[in-house]
Amino acid sequence: MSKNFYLEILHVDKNSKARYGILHTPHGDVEVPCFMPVGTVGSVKTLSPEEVKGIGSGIILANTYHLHLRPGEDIVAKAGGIQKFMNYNGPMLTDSGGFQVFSLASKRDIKEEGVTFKSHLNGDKIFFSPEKVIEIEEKIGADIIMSFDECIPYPVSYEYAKNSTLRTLRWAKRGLDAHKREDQALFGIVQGGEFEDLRKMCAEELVKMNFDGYSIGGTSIGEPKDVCFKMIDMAINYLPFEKPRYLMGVGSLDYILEGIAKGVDMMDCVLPTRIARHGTLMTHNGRVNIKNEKYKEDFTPLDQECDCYTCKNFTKAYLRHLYVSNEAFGQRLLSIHNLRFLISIVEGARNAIKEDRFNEYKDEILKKYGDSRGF
RNA sequence: GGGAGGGUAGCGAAGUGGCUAAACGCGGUUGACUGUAAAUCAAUUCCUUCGGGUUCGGCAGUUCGAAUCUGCCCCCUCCCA
Repeated sequence: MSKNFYLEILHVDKNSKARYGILHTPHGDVEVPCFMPVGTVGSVKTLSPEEVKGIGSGIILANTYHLHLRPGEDIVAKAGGIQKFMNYNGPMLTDSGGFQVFSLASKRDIKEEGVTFKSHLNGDKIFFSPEKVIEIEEKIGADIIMSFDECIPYPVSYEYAKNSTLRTLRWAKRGLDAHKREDQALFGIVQGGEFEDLRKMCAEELVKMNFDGYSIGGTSIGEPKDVCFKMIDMAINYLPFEKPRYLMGVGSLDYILEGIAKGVDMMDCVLPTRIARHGTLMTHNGRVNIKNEKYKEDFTPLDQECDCYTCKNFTKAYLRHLYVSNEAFGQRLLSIHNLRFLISIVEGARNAIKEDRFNEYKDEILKKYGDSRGF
């Protein structure tokens, strides 16, 4: 159990389960609920640490599988840990590689002992056991580290979900036993697919093990929205009030706000940065594809209501030009905007919780932006 | 003046009698993306009132059938004088 890590819950919304608080970590405090940008290989793609911080993000992610492959955890450790390595002086979290068990399904083999991956870079055989993952994460040195799990695909049979979830629980225990560093918080991950009894069982068993925080996994991997929302409930109902709750892989407005309403404290997603690089922006006027011809001579800002560097300084015509010309600067400006947009919405959510008007805030935002086009 | 090669959709470039409205690449347009194998992927790109119409430098032929074969003409590139 980490000594420098705890969640201070300062207010619970009177009309929902949304809560506002401060997550204390060895690398600083973070207001929650929060959205965490993803920096898989030790970089939020295209952005500098200063830019990421300037956008208002509290925690950023890195990935155990990817850093293990390149440059290798020993290099990161020699550099003095991930924060020093990438010159990011703030809280960080490493995902365990459990998502890669899902996303690299064609390149891995799951056994009780662990997972054998065929490196997506050069085909090397990589073996990840729960203990090995913790060892790597301790060398990487993030403030929050995740247990090794299997992110269960959707849909899957009850039998598959049950076997996988029980194994993930055994892995969680093995990881917990292997975890030595006291300055790192270790989170357990609730799996169970779409099955209520499995989610409940998984959550309860993890809670018995007493992790520093709990995350809800196996979400936003292609399942219908209502299924995802149910999965959140199925898990969160059995999680302790005082520990942080992290909803994994969620990055569109409707999912983020629903998660917050259900009492989630942390969320992460590649969506804002990835779609920005691909030319799609989240704005106060809805979804924008900046490559569209109609913006060719549009000399207005991307989003009049946005306070980001991009919107304060550049026009849609210029952003389109940069995108179409495949300029790195364009990807950076668009990433800055999407992250700032999402984080500002979450800031608004925190303020609304403090004033007991979260439901109104959520409805207002969803009515305005969360239409069928979604984010 | 002599010799050689070549003109195919916005561009480059395959195709050398029917399976060809014509491969492929680029460019253009549109869409997708949710714990990052993602500066990626997908669709579409002659016209159309969706029945069809008009194409492979031009014209005239051969043939049941031509981008593909023949004749003449126009244009481009290179070499020699």
